[in-house]
Order: sequence, then C-alpha cells, then structure tokens
Amino acid sequence: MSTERQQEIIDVSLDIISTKGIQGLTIKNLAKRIGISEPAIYRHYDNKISILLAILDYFKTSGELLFGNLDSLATSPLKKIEAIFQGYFNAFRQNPSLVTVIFSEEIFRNEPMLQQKITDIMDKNSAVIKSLVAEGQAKGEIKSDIESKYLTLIIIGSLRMMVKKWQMGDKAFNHREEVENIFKTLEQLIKVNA
Amino acid sequence: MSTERQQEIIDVSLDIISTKGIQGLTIKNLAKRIGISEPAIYRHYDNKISILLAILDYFKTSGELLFGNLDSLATSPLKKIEAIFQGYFNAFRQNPSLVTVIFSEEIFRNEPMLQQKITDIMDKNSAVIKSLVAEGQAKGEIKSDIESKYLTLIIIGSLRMMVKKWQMGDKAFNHREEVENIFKTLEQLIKVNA
DNA sequence: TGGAAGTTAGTAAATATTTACTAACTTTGC
DNA sequence: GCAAAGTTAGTAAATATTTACTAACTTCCA
Repeated sequence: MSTERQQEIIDVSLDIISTKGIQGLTIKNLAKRIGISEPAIYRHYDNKISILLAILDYFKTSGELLFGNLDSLATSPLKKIEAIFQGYFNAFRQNPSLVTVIFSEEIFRNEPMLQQKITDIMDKNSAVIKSLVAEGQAKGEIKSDIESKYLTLIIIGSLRMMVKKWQMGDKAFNHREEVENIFKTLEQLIKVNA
Repeated sequence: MSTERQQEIIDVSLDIISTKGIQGLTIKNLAKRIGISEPAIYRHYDNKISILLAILDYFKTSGELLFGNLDSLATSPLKKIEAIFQGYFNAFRQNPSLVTVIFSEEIFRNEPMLQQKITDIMDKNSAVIKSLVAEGQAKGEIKSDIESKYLTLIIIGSLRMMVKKWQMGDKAFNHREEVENIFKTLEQLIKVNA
C-alpha cells in the first residue's frame, strides 16, 4: 500500500500533468507544489520513473475495476461496450491527466518499463473489447459477416479519437451528449437490425 | 525554397526520429550525423523549433498533394477515402518518422507554433474526409441516417488506430492486406447496400 | 532515543544557444 | 579587370539553463 505522502505525490503529479503536460512534471515542480524540497521526494519514490509507473498503475487499476464491474452495469455485449466507453470517459473527465499519459507513448520511448506498461494496458483493453464483440456476434446481436479483429480496431480507434478531440479542447464538444451520439452511431453501424 | 543543406538537415532529422524518436533529435546528434559542428546547424535554421516546423510543413505538403490528386485516383467518394487511406499509409511506409511526428503532440505541448501546425493538419484532414462523406451521402453511396460528423470521427479514428498498431511493430501486421481489410470492413459498415 | 522525514548544498550530465573568429566565395564600383 | 567589401558556411569555445539525483546534516515525534 502507499503512504499518505506517496498518494499526495501521485495526486499532485496528475494535477501538474493536466496543466503543464508530462514534460512539465519535473521533480522541482513537484516538490515546489507539495511544499517540500526536491530530495524529500526521493524519500518516497526511488526515482522519477517509479512515480510514472505508479500513475500508470493507478490507470490500470481503474480499468480493471471497470472491467470487473461490467456484469453489474449491463447485460448485453453491446451495452457492455457502451459502459466501457462511458466508464473511460468518466475517468478522463475526473482526471484529464490520464488522457495526457495515455497519449504520451512517444515520451516513454526510451523507458522500457513505462513502454511495457502502456502496451499491457492497451492490449488488455483490446482483448476485453474483442471478446465482447465475439460474444455479441455469437448471440446474433452484432453483425457476423465481419472479423471481430477489425471491428475491435474500429471501436477502439473511435474511442481514442473521441477522447483526443475532447482533449484538444474542442469547445463544441458536449461530453455526455457527444459520447452517447458517437456510440449510437457505432451501434447503428455494427448491430444486427431487427 | 530550401537549400541543399537545409534539405539534408530535414532528411537526416527524419532518419534520426525514425530510429531514436523525437527526443533523440538533438542538435548534437544532428550535427554529428551530418558531419558538421553544432553551431553550423544554426546557419541554416534559426533554432530547433524551425527544424520541426519544416518537418511538419513537409508532412502538410504531402497531404495537400494527395488531396489535390484525388480526382485522378478515384471517382466515387468512397474510393477517394480509400485512396486517402492508401496514400497516407504509403507515405508512412516510406517515412516511418512521420508517424512518430504525428503522434508526438504531447512533446509539442509547450510550443504553440508546433501545436498550431499539428492542429491545422488534423483539421484539414477532417474537413476533407467530412466533405467526402457528405458527398457520398448525397449520392446515395454512403448511409444517410448518420451524421457525417460522427462518421468522419469513426473513419479518422480507425485510420489512426491502424497506423498506431502498425507503428507498435505488430509483427502480424501485413501492410497492404491489412489496410485493405480494414478499409473493406469500414466500407461494409457505412455503404448503402444495393 | 532512534528512525522517518525533512533540509541545505551541492554534483554531473545534457541541451540549446551565443560569441568571436576564419576561410572561401561572390558581388560591386572604379 | 581587379581590389575592396560583403556574404556564406564553417569552427572552437563558452554560456545559460535544466534536470535528475546524492551526501551529509537536522528536526521531530512515538
């Protein structure tokens, strides 16, 4: 488990990232914002990478929690996919920095541990959605004349694009309504018509 | 127009980016690879940002060229969208560093000029595809019961996701075949059935 | 009273950029 | 036609700043 100060470091880090970007997250900024000296940070985390790893863990755990609760949120595969859309979007609204982190792969390029963790998270997401798509196809809810692999790519790509547009500060982006509309469009395209 | 040395700087920069990432592009690396001193670089470009701007310009121009030739490549709106898919993918295959640059927005975050140029490029892409979608709908080729805005988001999201997967070195990714399959899937979803 | 959490004062390395200068061309005015 | 003046492209050396991180000392509280 993490101590109070460790949690504070993560919280403040997320806040810095959301305003100044990942590159704005320096030990100096972090220490200043918390109100302690730079070396004091190292009493709680070995190095900067450990802090970023903790942030990614936080994100990973949120995702796993969402996946775990899926059965209680919806019954049909399509509704479950929609619940994932909404779930992620809520998480991003509460912590906009998570979006920044997720789109920061290029910055992590020369840090294998970070790179690996991001890849893990993305692979897990893909796998969950792909199995939901396959289940929906088996149940006759989702069109079966399409490989689940490609459908999954289209779904995840749409989700990411939506988040990206929202992040880019598209002022014409009305959260709840847009998420619903985009998902409805996707649903309209892939579901089997009655 | 750009001088020979300026072009060389851009070419070598692209090469460095494709192997070491944008963060590997330092004036030192660049100068070493070309075989001149660091300050000599500044004889040709004011600063590092100017070099990155030139790279983005190169990318922007490629896109505009593609958009300009669209009429000669295909006739129907759907085929034109497919030509854009293929065109971008070819550009990325020839210059993998372009993908890195396109997904490096986070790195450009505190450089308004770079940020602006990236936004411009994305907006231009969106506008072109959106107008093609609308045209396809008007001609009865693309489903009309869906707002072109959302359809565009799904198309661009799919394209980006495809490129991202390819970039992540998905070894199971067979360029030509996959691009075609993904586009076929998309087509199957959005086109009006005869 | 001893260890956890803090401070002060640094270091080493990286990085973009500036300064002062030179050699080799090119242009221009008499 | 040719020398003076200017330009281009380079160098070596130094600078300013940022960054992650460390060593050694101090405070404080259970």
